[in-house]
Amino acid sequence: MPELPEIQTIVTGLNRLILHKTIQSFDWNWAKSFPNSEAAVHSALNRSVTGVRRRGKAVLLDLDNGLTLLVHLKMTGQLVVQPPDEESPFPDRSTRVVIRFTDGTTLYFNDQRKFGWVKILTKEELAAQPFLASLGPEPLSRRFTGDHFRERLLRHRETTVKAALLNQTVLAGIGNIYCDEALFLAGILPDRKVKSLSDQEIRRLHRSLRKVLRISIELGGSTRRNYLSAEGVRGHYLDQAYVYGRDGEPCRTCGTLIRKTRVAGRGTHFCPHCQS
DNA sequence: CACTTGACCTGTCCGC
DNA sequence: TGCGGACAGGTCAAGT
Repeated sequence: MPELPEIQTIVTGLNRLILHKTIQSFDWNWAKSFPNSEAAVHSALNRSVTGVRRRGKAVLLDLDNGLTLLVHLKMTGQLVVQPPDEESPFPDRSTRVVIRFTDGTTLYFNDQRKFGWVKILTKEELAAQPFLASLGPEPLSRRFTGDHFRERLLRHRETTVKAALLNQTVLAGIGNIYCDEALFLAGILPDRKVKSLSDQEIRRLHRSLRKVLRISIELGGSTRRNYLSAEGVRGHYLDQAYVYGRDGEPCRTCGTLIRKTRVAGRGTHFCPHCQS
């Protein structure tokens, strides 16, 4: 799923639906989706959720004894909540982990492709997760200024701007969809080398990244196939996307047909007229 | 260092 | 209708 706007939408929903609820049980049917020792599982039982956070594309559920459930949804993960006594389409064939709360609420971790996982970690283990420790800045934070972005980006002068934006150590939370969308808004071709970008283009890209992410959060994120919010609702960003998933369709700005190529090993969408 | 490829998995879609 | 191949929101390891 799930890039920054989708994860943010899930976190907002989880804070509404499972805050302060107490974990009664864990069930799982695929070990790699839930790589935790019996002792770790035991230490999380009967603990309550004190807060749900996002860092990059990761979801963090903090418990009242200092443990954290770290969740990564990778390509097809979902975190969906079934409130007590409500109908729900879950569990389904893709359900890997089921977390029941004492009030009857159920949280399902579904993941068609089984790339994602739910890890129970102590504070020390959490801090030692290499993936989290090396994450770049949050693009929507106050600290993420144009100068800050420029400095981080220029550490990768020899690579393509697409590869740099997908690199989670440059900035956190951008994936294939919002990368292509922000590059369109900034008028920059995805295969440009970072070192070829002018200061003005970098400033435009900085503004475009933040704009695209904010618009998507307002629209509940993007549902290509699997993504659902914690409430089980699809996102609608792709209904109005500039280029992602629109190859062969006319550019909304100039009418030129959107093209799809491969850059940095990923399907890449762009307008050959608006981007240069 | 930086790029590409393959691996991890399942499901869908497209062409023959 | 069936079958093979390509491809899909992400990351990591290994090779060049």
